[in-house]
Amino acid sequence: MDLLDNIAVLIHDAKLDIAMHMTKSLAPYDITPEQAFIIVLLNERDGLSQGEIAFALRKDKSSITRMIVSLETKGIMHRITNSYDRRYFKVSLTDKGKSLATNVIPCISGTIDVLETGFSLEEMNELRRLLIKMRDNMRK
Amino acid sequence: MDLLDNIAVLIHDAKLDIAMHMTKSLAPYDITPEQAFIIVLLNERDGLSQGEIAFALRKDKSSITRMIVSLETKGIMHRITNSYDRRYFKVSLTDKGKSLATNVIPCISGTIDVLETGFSLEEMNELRRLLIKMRDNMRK
DNA sequence: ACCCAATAGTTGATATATCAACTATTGGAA
DNA sequence: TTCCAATAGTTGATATATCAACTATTGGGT
Repeated sequence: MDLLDNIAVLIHDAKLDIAMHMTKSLAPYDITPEQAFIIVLLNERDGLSQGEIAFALRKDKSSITRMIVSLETKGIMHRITNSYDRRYFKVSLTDKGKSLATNVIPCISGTIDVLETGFSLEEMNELRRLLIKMRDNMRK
Repeated sequence: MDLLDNIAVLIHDAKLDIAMHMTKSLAPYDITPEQAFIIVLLNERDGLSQGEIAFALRKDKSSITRMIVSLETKGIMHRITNSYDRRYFKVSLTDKGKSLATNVIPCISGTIDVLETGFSLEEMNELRRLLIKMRDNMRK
């Protein structure tokens, strides 16, 4: 087995190339892909808690804390303590954040469009199926 | 288009699950997958320069500097200035590093074995083909 | 021989990821 | 009602990634 050129490396490389593509596309708005996904999530489901954001994006709650603090500092989102349970924050986009979302969404969907260029529906379905199968192999 | 559940997210998740599997498998040896790949590379091609390692692993030379300094501190590899061109280092595994390599290699190949479980040769070839196609879409 | 552009590596700044230890708050059992 | 376990979030430590600015060294053109 080639330890330096195999399916794991290929998946790693594809992920890297996708991230780089999104990074470039988002650069004019001075945000990272990670930040963009938080913005997109809140644009769809406003008022989530940090824990819910972490769960939705499969990230550690501590990463979410730091990213949201940084986005709050930039004036993109703000946190309100939930008055029914003061352990929670409800995180929301500011007006600036909502306006940013309209710019960010085409960046993400644009990358996905390029990604899928030249793929038939059958190829997309097959790729999805095989990736889910591999992912599940890793989770067992 | 679903911005939070699409092929890019699936590739991201698969990469994450593979990394977590390798991390767990390597934990007894107190090294990370990134470190493991440097060890595997040097085990196959001893005496590479830091730039060559960076190129082979698609990493930034500054990341390689810091990782190798750390591995040198752990006594796993050492650097010798190339006497013909003193800008270069030749990086080599120490005896401890070579011995570690014999433990690390089965961890990596073990993860890949699990990853490929239940895949036919045709499925593997098709997955490879589709991932390369997507990767190339991102590189254009 | 000298100078300059190219090359190898280092360092600093910033962003993210992971894990463990921590605080604050809550709700339920005794 | 009091107390404890669970939950939400924060913080610190460590590892990696990226980019830009930096040093040291080299080799080629003049």
